[in-house]
Amino acid sequence: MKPSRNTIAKNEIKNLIFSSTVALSHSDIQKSIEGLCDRVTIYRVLERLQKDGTIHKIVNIDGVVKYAGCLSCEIKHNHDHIHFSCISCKSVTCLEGVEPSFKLPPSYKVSEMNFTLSGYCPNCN
Amino acid sequence: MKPSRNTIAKNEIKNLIFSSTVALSHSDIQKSIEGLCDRVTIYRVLERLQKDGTIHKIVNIDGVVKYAGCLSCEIKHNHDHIHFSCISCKSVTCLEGVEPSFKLPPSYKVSEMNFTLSGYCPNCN
DNA sequence: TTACAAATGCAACTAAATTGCAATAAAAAA
DNA sequence: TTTTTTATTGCAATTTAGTTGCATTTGTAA
Repeated sequence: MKPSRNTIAKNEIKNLIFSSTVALSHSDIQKSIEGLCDRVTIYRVLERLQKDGTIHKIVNIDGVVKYAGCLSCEIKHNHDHIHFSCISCKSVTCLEGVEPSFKLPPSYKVSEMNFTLSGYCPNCN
Repeated sequence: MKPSRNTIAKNEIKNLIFSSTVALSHSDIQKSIEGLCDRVTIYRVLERLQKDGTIHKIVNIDGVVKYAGCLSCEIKHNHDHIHFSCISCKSVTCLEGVEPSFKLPPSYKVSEMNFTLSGYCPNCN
């Protein structure tokens, strides 16, 4: 597959996400780039970056959708890690390297997983 | 804490959720009760049942919010089980008894967990 | 430099959820 | 039983998140 085009919006949004220690929502990004591009473009850029495998999407316990950079994905594309959602500062962080284990009845065929813990992050604890 | 009031809407919605093998969304419920009460009331009843500890809320990987009865909660209130989301029939099921294990840095304080696997359920596999 | 498809902006639209407020009804008190 | 209190409900309006169509613009490969 050919890569998506390099545009100002794409680069700016990508940089934003990668320079952040926490996952960002659409509205977080919108506030940060302040009129650089249309809201619809942000949605489309996020979709594109996701398809490229540059970022990944996280659906939080409260239903808020956030995006984070794929750090460990350069070696092996793997999103099967835990996300931590702080109920105090609302930050969502990827806990790279923390892989959960579980036993499942063999009749289920798993293709994706979403594991989010919520509580207090180190800053708010 | 005093329990919430017994109303027709509350009982009907509660029965619906408990007679279903899969988790139900707001619109699933709305279709089923067909004009028994306002859509806003459904939202409020769901919120109430959740506070009472009668049902629990599941946010699916695709962002759809669903509700399921608390079956095992009579003995010990525990929502730390896995949910399975079928990408074919869109059903969301609680896998009671399947408890995941994981290691976390001690600086995090966990209070809730949301673990959803997606793939093909036994019916669609 | 050109040509073509991808990306963008804009406006309109859909769906999900929330809020305020007056009317109604459950259940406790008289 | 009747009265009183206050939770619950309906309705209308609003907010928020996300999507779609289409004309215009802009990367980038030829």
